[in-house]
Amino acid sequence: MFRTIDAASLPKHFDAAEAEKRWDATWEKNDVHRYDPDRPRHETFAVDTPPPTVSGSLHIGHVFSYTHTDVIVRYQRMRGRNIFYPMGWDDNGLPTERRVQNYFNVRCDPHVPYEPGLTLTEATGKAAKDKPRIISRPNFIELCLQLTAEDEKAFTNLWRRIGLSVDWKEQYATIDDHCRTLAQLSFLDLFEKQHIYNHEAPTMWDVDFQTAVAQAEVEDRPTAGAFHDIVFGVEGSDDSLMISTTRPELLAACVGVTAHPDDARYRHLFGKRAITPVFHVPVPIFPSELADPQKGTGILMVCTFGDATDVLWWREQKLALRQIVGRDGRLMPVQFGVQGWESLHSDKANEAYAQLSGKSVKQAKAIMVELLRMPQCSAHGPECPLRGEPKPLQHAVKFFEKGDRPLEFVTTRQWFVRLMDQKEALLAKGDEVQWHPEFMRSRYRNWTENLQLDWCISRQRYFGVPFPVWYPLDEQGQPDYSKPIVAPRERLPVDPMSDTPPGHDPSQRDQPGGFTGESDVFDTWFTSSLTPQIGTHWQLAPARHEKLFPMDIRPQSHEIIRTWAFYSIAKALLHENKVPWNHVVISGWILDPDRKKMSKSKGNVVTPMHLLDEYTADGVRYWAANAKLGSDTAFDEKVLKVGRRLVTKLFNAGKFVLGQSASVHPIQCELDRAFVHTLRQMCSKATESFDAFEYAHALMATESFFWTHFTDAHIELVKARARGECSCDGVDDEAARGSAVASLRLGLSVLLRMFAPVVPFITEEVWSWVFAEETGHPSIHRAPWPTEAEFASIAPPEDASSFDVAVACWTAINKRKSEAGVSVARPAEILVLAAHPHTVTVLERVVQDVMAAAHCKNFRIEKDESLAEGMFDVLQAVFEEKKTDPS
RNA sequence: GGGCGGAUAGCUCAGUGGUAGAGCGCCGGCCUUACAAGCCGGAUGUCGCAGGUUCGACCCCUGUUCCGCCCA
Repeated sequence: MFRTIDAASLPKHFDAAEAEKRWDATWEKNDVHRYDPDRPRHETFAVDTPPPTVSGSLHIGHVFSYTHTDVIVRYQRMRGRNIFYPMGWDDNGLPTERRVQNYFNVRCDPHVPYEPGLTLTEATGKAAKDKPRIISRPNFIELCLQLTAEDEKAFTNLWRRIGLSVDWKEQYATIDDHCRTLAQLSFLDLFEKQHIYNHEAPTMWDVDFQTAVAQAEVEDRPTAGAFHDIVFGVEGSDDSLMISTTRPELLAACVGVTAHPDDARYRHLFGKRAITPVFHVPVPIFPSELADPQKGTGILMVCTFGDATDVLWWREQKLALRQIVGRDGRLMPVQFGVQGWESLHSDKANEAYAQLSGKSVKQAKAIMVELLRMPQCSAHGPECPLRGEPKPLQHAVKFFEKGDRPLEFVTTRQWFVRLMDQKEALLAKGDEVQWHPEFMRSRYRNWTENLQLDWCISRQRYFGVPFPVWYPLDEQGQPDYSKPIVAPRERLPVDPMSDTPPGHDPSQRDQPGGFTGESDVFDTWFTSSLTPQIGTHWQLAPARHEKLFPMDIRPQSHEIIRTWAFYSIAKALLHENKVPWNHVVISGWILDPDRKKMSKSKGNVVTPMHLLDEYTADGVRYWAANAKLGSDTAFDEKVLKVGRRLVTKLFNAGKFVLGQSASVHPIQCELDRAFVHTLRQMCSKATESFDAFEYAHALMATESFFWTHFTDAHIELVKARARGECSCDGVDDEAARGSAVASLRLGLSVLLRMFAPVVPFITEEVWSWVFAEETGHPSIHRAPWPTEAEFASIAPPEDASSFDVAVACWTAINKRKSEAGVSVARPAEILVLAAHPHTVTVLERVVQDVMAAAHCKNFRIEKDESLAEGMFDVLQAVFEEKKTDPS
């Protein structure tokens, strides 16, 4: 006999919340998701899980993309792969700093000493308004760790609730010792390979965060500005020229004037010197292809520094450096008349500049416009230098993506990773990776081709991974940046602000002839770009690294292709000349019903927990798995409802199928064989989809089959035979019954497994009733994915269309019943059908099942060549009177 | 300005060079010993627009409009 369950002993409704809790605990206890470090690389499937920013808010978009990964992972696990699926927490960086500063009301100063045992609590009420407490970087980091540990719990709860099949023993946080070690090792390796350098140069600078930023963190924002037409003099002549600028406040930083070489209006000026108004500084006039004759007056001033082009001209033309914007975004004090600040009238220049010094860029602009309206500021003739009124315009201005004020170019010492000489190699590595969907590859190419700058990796922040670097101090106490003292590998992770470099004594810190620590920290991407290496323990555990690298998949969203994907590819290239992973799988975004991106700032965020309560974890996962990779999806609760309905249906179908008892027989009746045949085709198609990361297609195929072929058709068609109330030709009744039950069980077993990656809880639940013991696979999630081999022993049907013909016949009868307004259970006294002769032949092999399902014992089928094959016509139907309840 | 994606039923989305699909919603019917959280049946479309290739185009090509994203 088949092993069965007592369906009556099961609850009427599936208690999803209880089951979710129970299975999560069981999976963890039984190591179902554990990585086995002893299995070889080719049996392994390694996932470079995105570490979520823990200080960010949780929303349904997290569930969406992480479910995509989990569905892929669960499928691979069932294919027998040894899954490496860690979870990381990104706690490094600005969002956490801001949260910690506000929560505890503290500020970090890397130069104050560490206070051991310092404990703080949340600053509330008055304490929140007090002056912030100044603490050391190690203390600040401790607070960051304390707070992020709390934040991680919220994420862990969510991940476990939605059943991510993560190996929870493989966890990391981007600020922990392991990640700091890896990031510093990465620095040492790149430094040794000479891919890293530090130099003092104009760098994009956020004046509020007071840190350098990299190209990847910069965004253009359309901003209102105005062209100011300003007249300059020309040295040694009565000539003049009128430049157009949107940044008159930088006039004191003007170091040149340029126009297009073909511009006839200005050609005669090249080689001469212009005289700036207000400050009366002579500056060279030179031609440049980059000057746009259509823009403004076609001739413009070059300042140190208004924008990236200024930096270019400054380098190419070896112009003077006159930095006036300070790190805080205010104009620094400068003195005209000294070397480098020559002026024809330094007293006038200094008098004017005195009004600007200490002012913000915005304030300085207003003051400068007033100065330019004064005739006495002119460098040419009696009129004021500003001609006409400023002409308003909209233009793109560069901002730090997290910043509020435009970026300035400020000359500072920064560390860089050399990338500009790696473009070709970066493109080649990008091409080695398979992108899903494929078109996302062009995002990567596009970015890489347009790369303008080496990667600035130093940040003037605190909660980050420190540079493992000190500088020797000369006898005057000045650091020699060209001879950095790099930490020895075995001492990592180090904090150069508290640790002492080899060969030195702590007392030499910041003393002439001693050393000083580098106070900068790495760009967070410098660490995040190592997530594959962090997981594989690169340089720390070579055998492990060998077994996991390159990883199989990198799941991520598309807006960080230029950062996370790009930098990861760069790191793997520079460290090992490899790709970090073979596939990148890109999830789309969740949009609100108005098709706007969900974001905290828009206030349209949907949080996940109440949805999990209402629609079950499986239901929410179903919704996520419905979306193809790469496509943005509008949030829609209707799909969640469908997911929940599927869970219920699986529960009920399982209850029914596993409640059918029969003696064990092979699948041999025509209808059963035909059913298995269609199942087999669907399974092979869905498997192909899964292999191509097209889980949504696979799900659709499985779901549609489950609903239309399995529960609505096959179960109904063989129900009677499964109860021993119907036979099939050429087989004895017990065998016919056994065949029916066997086909139902095979169908259920295969479909459960095919659904398991998407709806892991309900499938595990139903699997546990019978199949777990029967198959010897206690968890469905480690049971084998159904393959051809499983169907091989079952004879193919006599006719491939038997199943469809049976369904068509049954449907035709149901339709007539529906038209007559009678229940599908109502028996027919008379039933005459017509069909094509071939269809009649096909039907004959399955007709007993069909008529049993239709409750039609008395029927006749006529052959009609005029009907299309597979079609049925009901010529006559008389249904029995409704039975009335005798009571 | 350059690149990429999307536009299909009221909604959310599949789709293929050969008669337009699903689910939800809508309409009608049905208690049928797995499931009324269900079942049976039905209606619903200038496949963004305009050209072209083809015997045949929602699909391929060209142009175009709108939406979104990335980059300058």
